[in-house]
Amino acid sequence: MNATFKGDSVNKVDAKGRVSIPASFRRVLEAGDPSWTEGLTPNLVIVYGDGRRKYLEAYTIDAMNEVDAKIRKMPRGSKKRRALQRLYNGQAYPCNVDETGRVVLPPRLRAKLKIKPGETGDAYFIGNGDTFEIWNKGLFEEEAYGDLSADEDFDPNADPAIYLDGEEEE
Amino acid sequence: MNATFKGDSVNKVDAKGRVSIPASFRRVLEAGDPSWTEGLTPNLVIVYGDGRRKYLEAYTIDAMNEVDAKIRKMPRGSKKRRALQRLYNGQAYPCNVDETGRVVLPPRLRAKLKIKPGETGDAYFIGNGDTFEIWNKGLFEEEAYGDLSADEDFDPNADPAIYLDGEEEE
DNA sequence: TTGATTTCCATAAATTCCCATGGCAATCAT
DNA sequence: ATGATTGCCATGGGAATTTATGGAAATCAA
Repeated sequence: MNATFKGDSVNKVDAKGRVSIPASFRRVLEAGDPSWTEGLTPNLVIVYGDGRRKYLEAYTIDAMNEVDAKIRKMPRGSKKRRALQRLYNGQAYPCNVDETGRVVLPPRLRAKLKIKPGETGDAYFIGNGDTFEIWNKGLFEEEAYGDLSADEDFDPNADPAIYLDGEEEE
Repeated sequence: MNATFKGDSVNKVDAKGRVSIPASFRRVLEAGDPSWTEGLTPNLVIVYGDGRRKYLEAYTIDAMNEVDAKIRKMPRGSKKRRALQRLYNGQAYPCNVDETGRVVLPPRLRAKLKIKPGETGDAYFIGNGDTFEIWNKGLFEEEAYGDLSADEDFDPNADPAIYLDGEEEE
């Protein structure tokens, strides 16, 4: 098992689209980049997807290679394979952390965070195992609570820990 | 079965967020960290959660791995799984006890203990089986009595031992 | 050439590292 | 036994780094 992304934090996106990657996440990116070595800055891939996806998802190089390997095992030309390729190959932005620990998000990606070109905003970073997500801060909060409310068997106001030992699936 | 956290104590949080982990808890953390060996300092994960959670919960590496394993068994993309991942991956702080037996709590975690940045305070540690909790001292006292009273089927004034042989859970 | 994108430099605040101290408890030698 | 000794525990302080963030200058692209 690899090092994983844990923890969350809010960082500013400036008018040029620059945003600091939380320092602890940088360590994981470094560990997950085969070409990285002390003194260099790590590479990563940020998947932005289409309109349905409301957040950015960042992959280490290793994690993205795993995804690619899975895709290659699928039947060439199948609908599923095509959809996955579009998402992970087409709607993904490979980049590199700069010397000061930042990446620049092109307008396309900033739009996901609801940040207009030339303006500044807050990005909410949250670790999620072998990837991390970047959200518009307010939107994340809505998704986490409000949005889910009227669900069968899921209480958005409960402490999620109660589901740990419940029925194995929903 | 593993060694468990037993006992409680109050330690000071200094202006930098440093706080000593009770020595007996450190022994348990060491035992529960597969990568630990004599001479090293143990790792742990402190789950802080969102606003609903009023205390910090510290896990040994082993205990956290068990949690992760349970989560992985749940259907990918289910709401429960996402909620659990958010809690245990996102709202959790992996750290390491330092040479002097302390950890430093980032502002985010200090806030749970009602300690403002740059100020000092008291942290109440209490063992809880395979995890231990860290509370704001005063808040723990309130919760320990007040909170529970509203539950039928539970008498806050009774000796809890009477529940030992009752139904296994509620 | 004009707006956009990189590079490079700057800085305040937060965090880490290293060293220091008082107290209590277990050990020991007379 | 008893005062001295050793050792771990909780806690404190300062210096050295690292972070997150801002802005100016240099480079690019159409």
